[in-house]
Amino acid sequence: MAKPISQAAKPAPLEDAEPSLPATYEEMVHAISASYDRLSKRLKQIAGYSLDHPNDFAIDTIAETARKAKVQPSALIRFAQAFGFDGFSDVQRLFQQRLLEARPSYESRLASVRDCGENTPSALLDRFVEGNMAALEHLRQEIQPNKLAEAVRLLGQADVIHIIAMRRAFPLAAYFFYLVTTMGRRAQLMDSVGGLGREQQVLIGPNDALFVASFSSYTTEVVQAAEKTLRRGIPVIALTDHPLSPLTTNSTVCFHVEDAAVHDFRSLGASMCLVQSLVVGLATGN
Amino acid sequence: MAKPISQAAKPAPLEDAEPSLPATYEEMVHAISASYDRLSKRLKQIAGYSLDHPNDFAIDTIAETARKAKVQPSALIRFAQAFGFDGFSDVQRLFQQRLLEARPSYESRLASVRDCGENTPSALLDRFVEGNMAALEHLRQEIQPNKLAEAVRLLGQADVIHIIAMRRAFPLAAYFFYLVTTMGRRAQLMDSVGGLGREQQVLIGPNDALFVASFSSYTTEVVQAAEKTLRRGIPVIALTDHPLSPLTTNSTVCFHVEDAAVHDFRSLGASMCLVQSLVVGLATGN
DNA sequence: AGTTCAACAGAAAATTTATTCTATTTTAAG
DNA sequence: CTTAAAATAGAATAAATTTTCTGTTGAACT
Repeated sequence: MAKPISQAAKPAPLEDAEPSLPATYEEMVHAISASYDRLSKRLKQIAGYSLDHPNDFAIDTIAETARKAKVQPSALIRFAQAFGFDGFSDVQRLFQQRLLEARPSYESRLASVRDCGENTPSALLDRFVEGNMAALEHLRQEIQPNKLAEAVRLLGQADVIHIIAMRRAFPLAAYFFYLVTTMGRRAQLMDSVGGLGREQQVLIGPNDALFVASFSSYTTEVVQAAEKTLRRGIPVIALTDHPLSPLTTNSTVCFHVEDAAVHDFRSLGASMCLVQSLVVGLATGN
Repeated sequence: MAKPISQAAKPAPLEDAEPSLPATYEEMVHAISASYDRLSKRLKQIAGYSLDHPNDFAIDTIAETARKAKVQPSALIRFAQAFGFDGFSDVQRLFQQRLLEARPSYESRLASVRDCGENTPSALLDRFVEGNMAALEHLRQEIQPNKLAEAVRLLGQADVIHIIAMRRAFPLAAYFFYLVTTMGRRAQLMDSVGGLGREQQVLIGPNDALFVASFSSYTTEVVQAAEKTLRRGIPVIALTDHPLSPLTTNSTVCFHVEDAAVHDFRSLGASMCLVQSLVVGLATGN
């Protein structure tokens, strides 16, 4: 008999100017983020789910995905068609490929970590990851809970928290400052803009506290600030890299953190983690 | 005659002494190799195929697998039943789980990090260490070596590297700037001191490159800087936290990093690690 | 060689899954 | 506020998958 209703009116894709449809997971992600704004509410919902749970999205059936993403199965087909695909299965295939492609790299990755000769960026990344993880583990083992508690107590009593750190330690100061102001506490980041560092120090009041961080070739200005402040009887919490650091003696509580290093470039991962613990400890009121 | 309370006509598994059926891929592999000899010819064929192509086995339909393994679909069901399963789908589920387990830890571990018990500073530190380690592991698995290499290449060709990041992302900018200037390259950190951000953007030359980082509630100024620069045909390397970030579309190369979070305070450990890898990759001349 | 029985291929049935369709709701425009 | 258009939910349909079933084959044993 006659041909059944074949493909009559294929609903036009989102954009006429979309000649080639995504062929890989990466391209799909890019396509999704590029046209996210133009999607309707329900389609946005699906887009978000697919990006947040790419694994489930790859292996679940349409019905399951619909349930998990709180949409109707038909919405998933519309989602696929909005990007120019025939049906949902085509989209899902991209997500499945991603799962397969992630596999083989694992063994070769490990090999590249051990072989310390390679300097490809991803080999470096592997080594930094390794190093940072080791440093974090070390931090957890070495840290003394009572020191931590004492530091949090001192910071908690402070009226204003002043922060000084320079050069490599400066990101710590910036992060500390961001966190502490975000949670609504008064803080002062000494940035020495316009050479006003000296003047800013005078602003440390008797009920305040000072957080300092300094590494290796210890910046004189930072050490002196700690020294002066401590002499005035104001609590100084210090973060440094070695017991023989000048900050050890010029502080009320001093933490020694050994960060990872590759090619003489030293990380900040463990130090950042400690800073975070201090501030969040402060936030949760201990 | 002791008629056993029969479970209908359930075909007895290969071995009576097989009380518990495999619950993971690993167990399944073990079960297969243990009883391989006792399998029939066709079932051996399937066993071999499943072990040689576990990936295809996980995502193909029964029909496709049957075709690829040169057996009848029904043979696959018999295979599953020979190991005590109800049907083929149960076996396939084990193989699918294996694909997901390639990235197992991250979500589950972060979840355990989030739900809190103690809030003493050292308990927090423990959780942050856990979270950061999981995030680092996740970073390693998700990062694409070619993206990394491309970013390093673009940065390497740049005359001057410009850096923009604010609020929570600012420490990354500071660290990037410190590392890159330490190794003797020209860099410009856009700090908006005195509200001069807009003027600084004009200083980006045609042979330069831009590094931007921005998270969650994306700072408009940063996004606009990326957009403008990209439009001028200048390479933009971006670091952000989600595929739907506005930076995804407004950059030449974009990295998505999921950092750990405890009590809504998000870490920077993984991001810092990526920054470090980029810069050191640059330094070691790849 | 003849008998028995497990293994098998292939077809048929049952189930699940993907897609289409339509009435309804929501959203945007006048 | 009314109307038109787009988007959506849910049922209906079509397609595909998985599973069961049946007759046949081939090997092991007598």
